Amino acid sequence: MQTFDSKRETGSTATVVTADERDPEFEGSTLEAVIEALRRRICGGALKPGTRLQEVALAEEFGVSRVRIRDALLALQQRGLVDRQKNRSAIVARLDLKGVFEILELRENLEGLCVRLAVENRPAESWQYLVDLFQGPMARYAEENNVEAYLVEVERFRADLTLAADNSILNEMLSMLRDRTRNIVDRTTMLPGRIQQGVKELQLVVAAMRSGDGAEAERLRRENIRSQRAFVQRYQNFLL
Amino acid sequence: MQTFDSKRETGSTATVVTADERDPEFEGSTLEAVIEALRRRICGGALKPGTRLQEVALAEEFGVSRVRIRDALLALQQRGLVDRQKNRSAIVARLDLKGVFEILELRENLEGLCVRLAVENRPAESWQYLVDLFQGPMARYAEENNVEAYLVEVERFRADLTLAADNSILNEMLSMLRDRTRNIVDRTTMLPGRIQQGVKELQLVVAAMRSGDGAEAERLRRENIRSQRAFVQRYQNFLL
DNA sequence: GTCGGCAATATTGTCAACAATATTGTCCGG
DNA sequence: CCGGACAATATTGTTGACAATATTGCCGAC
Repeated sequence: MQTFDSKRETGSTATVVTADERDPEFEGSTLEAVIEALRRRICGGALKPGTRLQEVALAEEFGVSRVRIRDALLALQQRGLVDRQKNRSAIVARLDLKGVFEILELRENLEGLCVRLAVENRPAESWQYLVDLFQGPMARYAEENNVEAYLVEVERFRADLTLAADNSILNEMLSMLRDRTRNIVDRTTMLPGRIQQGVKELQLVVAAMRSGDGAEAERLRRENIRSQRAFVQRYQNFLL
Repeated sequence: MQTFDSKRETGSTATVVTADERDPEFEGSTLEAVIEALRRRICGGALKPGTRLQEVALAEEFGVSRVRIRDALLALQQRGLVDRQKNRSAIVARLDLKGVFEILELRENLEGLCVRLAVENRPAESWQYLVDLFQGPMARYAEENNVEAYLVEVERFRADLTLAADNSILNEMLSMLRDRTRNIVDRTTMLPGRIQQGVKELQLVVAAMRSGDGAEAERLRRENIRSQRAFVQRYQNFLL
């Protein structure tokens, strides 16, 4: 059983802000820090799609000026995480089913490319730790349905791949795509049987990596994403 | 403490800007319009990489406030077209050879995906006009080395494909990637033999599209991009 | 003459007040 | 009781002035 850490539920209206609610951590923070903080909240599910993001409330909460919040919201809009209209509060972007499939279609390609590039850039032996990881701890997590630990390791797995792929723009795009579907994909992992199948598929991927077969690793990774998509399709009512 | 004399020209702000260099076209334009205008200038080569983009100068030129320029520059930074550092002027982003290859690697995948999705979404007969285009006018442009007309048509070809692919996020990403390499890729077309080879390759692509073979069209389009990359590699000293 | 420091200038970053607009609440007639 | 017009409030958009910082030009020591 897994519980996402239930942060303070700001709910719909946190208009009246007393000094207690100010988060001193971001006092006078840089723009990037604010962007990153908001990004985390949105991707982590603390701010649900449709939530109004009011500039003054956020400004007081973060202890920064309103313009900085405005800039952050603009950046997040470019990133696709929030929607903005003139003279209306920004809201956390909603993602319909078509959007999810569009992103998964892209991720199928790009995650595949990512793993192939990683294999091409590193000696095959260097992937042994992933074989061990997926046959040891990860298999155990799957048995125990330990979704949280599984997700943490998968995240590191992906981070290692993007690092090895050594393509900053691919990196950036994958980061964006993952952000926009993180909620849904993470919940997919909790579906019955998904985590076990996921581990099985990724075991094949890392095996191909270990043997230095980039093309095969790419094919298997794409298959892995397609399998994810099948789960989303099947359980769409539950996920959205 | 300064006195506010009550000038309430709400409709028309009587700014004391010399009218010489102002471009009245953008007077009071929306943020998106400013972003688009700057984007065009950068992609079109009017603003070369490394050019300083000073906020006040741009603000006066476009006849908009400085904050709007700031917002536009922030958006273009997210898009990868400009670089910004704290307390320094934004500059048009420089792209090194590695960056070009990174982008071409991505484009190889995504343009391929794009053409495959387009084929899957439309009846094969609907592509007849492309067969005609590439065997008629485009072949002529190649013979005459009419690079300009060729580029215009290729641009429309790409626009049609992205429209048919019907994946807004893919659209957005391809648009971004094309923007960042437009200068270099356009110049590639002028290299000896490139335009003829390009037409030949694209003739094969549209033939596959016309026969409804999405997978083959994808493969051929990827080959086409790889061929572009080979030209860039070969003539890198001239191009950069 | 050249280099390093120092003042002068130019440019971006920040802030608070104000304007424009949307949202909410209220009142009245049906 | 309901709906629509209208006022009150809340929220975003814009402006200009000011502060912080980088760049440039200058001067003197060596």
